[in-house]
Amino acid sequence: MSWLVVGKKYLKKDSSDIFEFVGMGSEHGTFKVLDLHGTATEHVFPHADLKLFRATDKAVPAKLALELATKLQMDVCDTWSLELEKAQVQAALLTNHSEMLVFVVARESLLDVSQLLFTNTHKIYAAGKIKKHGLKIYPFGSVQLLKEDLAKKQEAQQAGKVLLKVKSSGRQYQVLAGKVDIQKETGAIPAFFWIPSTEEEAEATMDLSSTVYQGWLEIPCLKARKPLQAGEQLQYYKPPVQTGRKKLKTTRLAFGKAGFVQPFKASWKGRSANSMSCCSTCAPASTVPALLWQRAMVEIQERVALAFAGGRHVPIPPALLVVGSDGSKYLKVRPSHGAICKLICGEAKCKEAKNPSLAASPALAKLHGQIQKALEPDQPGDDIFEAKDCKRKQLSKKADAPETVTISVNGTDVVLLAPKSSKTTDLIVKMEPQMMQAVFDMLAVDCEACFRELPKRAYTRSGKYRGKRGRSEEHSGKDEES
DNA sequence: AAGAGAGGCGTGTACTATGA
DNA sequence: TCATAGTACACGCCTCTCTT
Repeated sequence: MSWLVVGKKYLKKDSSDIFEFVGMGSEHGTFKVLDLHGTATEHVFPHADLKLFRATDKAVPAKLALELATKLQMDVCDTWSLELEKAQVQAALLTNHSEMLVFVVARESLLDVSQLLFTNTHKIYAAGKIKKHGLKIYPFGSVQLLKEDLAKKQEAQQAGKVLLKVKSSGRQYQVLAGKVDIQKETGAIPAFFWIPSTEEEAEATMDLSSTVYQGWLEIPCLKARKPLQAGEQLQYYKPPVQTGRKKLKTTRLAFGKAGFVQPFKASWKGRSANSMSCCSTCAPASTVPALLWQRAMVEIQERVALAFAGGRHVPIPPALLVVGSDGSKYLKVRPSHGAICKLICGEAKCKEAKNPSLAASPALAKLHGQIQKALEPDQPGDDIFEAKDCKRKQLSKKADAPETVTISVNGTDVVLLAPKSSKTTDLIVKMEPQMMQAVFDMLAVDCEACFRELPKRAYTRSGKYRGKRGRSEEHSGKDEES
């Protein structure tokens, strides 16, 4: 029985040819080698030489079909037209910047950066008087294509990313701030990125607008919105974004206490308040809808609250709710999240603990072990060359990974979303009462130990928190100052 | 293949708004 | 004044992508 597999490709030591195994004789092994034109030549090797062969994934040299070569020509390839556009955007941005960093209004005296005052904390102030519109600052840095995804675009805009827009294609490019090292005196100050936004209109000294470079590229621009006096910080006005909290505030002004109200129950798709209870003896893990009013327009947002082991309902933040590709709802059981700890361990225990977290739970570790095991590829066979294939399978595990994984928890089949990496600590459990019940039951055993005995991750305080006394010190053991 | 850099994610602290 | 919920952000590790 040979380890060589008929039809598979092999490399031979000291040869660049790719051999396809044809068959084994009593004294020789037979291979064939294909040339560019598909013509095969036969090669025969004695058994003693077969140890020189190793399995390979390399492709046999062959001509590409003319149609394919035509299709993949550089000048019709999408990738390269995108590359070209990116290069043009990059060039336009830097050309525009070098010409316009400090804009000179016609017949005004030249301004230069000496009329600005830069700080090591990445702020910019006027060093002298600057006239209205007498200063324009453009971004510079390397550009990167922003994915078409609309949600990402909105997210990028909310996060204050600096975006360029190609008018013809509509594609957006993010400008990444250039690097500067003040100690080493290297790089260049990315002035545009050192001008923060303010929600106080009165504090704003700059306006954010955009200009169109040579008719095809929209580039953001910050310009002085009023005459600036020495010492005034450069910052631009950005209207406040309504947060959930603020929406709630507006609502309460309009409607008084909305909270978790009765009328909603009727519209909760026919579910009763304790529909998540798995049996009469088990603790109810129920979903209770709540209302979140936005402004006075009567917009309704459904929210989820869960109860477990006779505890009170815990509102679940939207960040912990995930919807699968089939529309199924999942709960992100994030072990360090206050709401999750409160749900599983109860409010009383959480009150006793400072920063309750189940991250150190042995039961959690066990569940992760089960998930990893369930996601492992099949074990390799006897073929000595399969070890290589196995490694390749592991490497491509992420791309090939199924969306969900099912594990057995105390006899209950629990469906979870597959973790994105082996380090993911959140369990993303399908929102089915029995499944959540099984997981919660298992984790609840560790509440006491996690809150009292088991070590928590150390936290090194730095930045603006350096030197402050905090609650973490009792367990971090790292903050030795004072 | 190795290294660099950007960005995502998990964990934890600090802060703020709100209500009792 | 205190407790609570929610949000913002720091930090460190990781993955992914790009470059060399």
